[in-house]
Amino acid sequence: MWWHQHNLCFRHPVEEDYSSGDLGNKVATIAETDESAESEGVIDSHKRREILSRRPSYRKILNELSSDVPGVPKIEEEKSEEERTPPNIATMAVPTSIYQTSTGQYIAIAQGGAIQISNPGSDGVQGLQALTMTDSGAPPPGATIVQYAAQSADGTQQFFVPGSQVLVQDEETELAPSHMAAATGDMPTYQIRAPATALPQGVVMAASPGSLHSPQQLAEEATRKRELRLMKNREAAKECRRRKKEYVKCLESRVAVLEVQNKKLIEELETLKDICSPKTD
DNA sequence: GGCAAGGGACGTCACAGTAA
DNA sequence: TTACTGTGACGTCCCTTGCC
Repeated sequence: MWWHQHNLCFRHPVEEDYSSGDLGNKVATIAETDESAESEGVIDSHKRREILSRRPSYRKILNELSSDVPGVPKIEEEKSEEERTPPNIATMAVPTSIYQTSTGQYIAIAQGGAIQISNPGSDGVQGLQALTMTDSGAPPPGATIVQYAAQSADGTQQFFVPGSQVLVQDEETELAPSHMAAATGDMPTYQIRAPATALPQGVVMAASPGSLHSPQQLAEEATRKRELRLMKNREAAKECRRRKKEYVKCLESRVAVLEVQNKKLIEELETLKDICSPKTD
């Protein structure tokens, strides 16, 4: 996913390049839905959904399965951290969001407010170094020194990233175009700004809900909510697919185990038959 | 090399289930 | 009741493979 504004792009590095086809895709989907609302195809589709959507989740199925069969592993509630994080930052604060600037720097926002910034390594986020927004004292050895201004003149919190950019935590939602804003609910707003400029140049990564009165603000809020919902659903779909794959793998391994078990039982049966049956020469 | 088929992965929508 | 979550369905993109 890329968010463009001026010369700045953020990208979640673990994601594929979400091509511009998404918009066309969306339009096509909506168009088709509208066009064929009365068609029989939709009715069939609805019937199918009625049947299929009543299935419990993969997590539930597999966990029930695993409670019956000790050998079947449970699907964890959360992904293991190794899956979530690049290998070279395993010993540091675990980032929940990783973004990449157009200059190749990585910015990871971890749980608890820790921000990690890295210069581009040979692969992924190698060389990531931690900046923690806490009062915990000295930074860890080898950490990139990032200047932090708790409150600047324009009422924002700023992180001066070595290079030429500033990571800004804003107090109010900025006027970024809605399609560029990745709204994340109550999360604080972060922007990348050129340090000398007064106007925000970066991408609003999250918008904080304020008092909304005008229709424009309401529209922006609706857009923000929609963006948030889409983003969450995107992540949910990824997680769902991951669980589905895991579920299928578990079923396959269970099939393998049961086949071996079946084979053993057949052999045992044959042995018992040989023992019990009278030999006729 | 060009092309079509197949498959994997993705984003989005719709909707049922669940938690608050 | 409402907001949120999980998942099937669908359309699209991209890559691989086999055929010509």
